[in-house]
Amino acid sequence: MRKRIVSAILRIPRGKVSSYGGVARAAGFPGGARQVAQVLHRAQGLPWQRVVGAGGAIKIPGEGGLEQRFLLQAEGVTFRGRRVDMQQHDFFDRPVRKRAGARKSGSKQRRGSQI
DNA sequence: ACTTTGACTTCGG
DNA sequence: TCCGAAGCCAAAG
Repeated sequence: MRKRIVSAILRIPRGKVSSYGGVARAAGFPGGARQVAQVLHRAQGLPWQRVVGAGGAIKIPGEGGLEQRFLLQAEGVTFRGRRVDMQQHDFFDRPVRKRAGARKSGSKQRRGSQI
């Protein structure tokens, strides 16, 4: 499992991110977000900064969180306030960029600058 | 084999 | 938007 999760994390390209749950699903463990967190906490040599909480929230307490924000920005990831702008950087869930009229159903996302 | 431990997620107030 | 409760599951001890 650890192996699946690790490889899923390694698949995230530079400048992209994913949520713990997203990585879990990509690894084949829906609902295994906490395991992802544990793996990240222990394993080493991983792009740990590319994994954030649901909605792009930084879940790392203390300075680690600051460092993560810094590293991600260095990779070109943009932030919307305290969260990562998932609309553009979520690798597994919403790689879908703004496509005029690409609405599946009446879900009206927000699009104005919210920063 | 049982309990604890997490860098989680989702929902309702 | 923020906070607390409940649900979640494998690895460590």
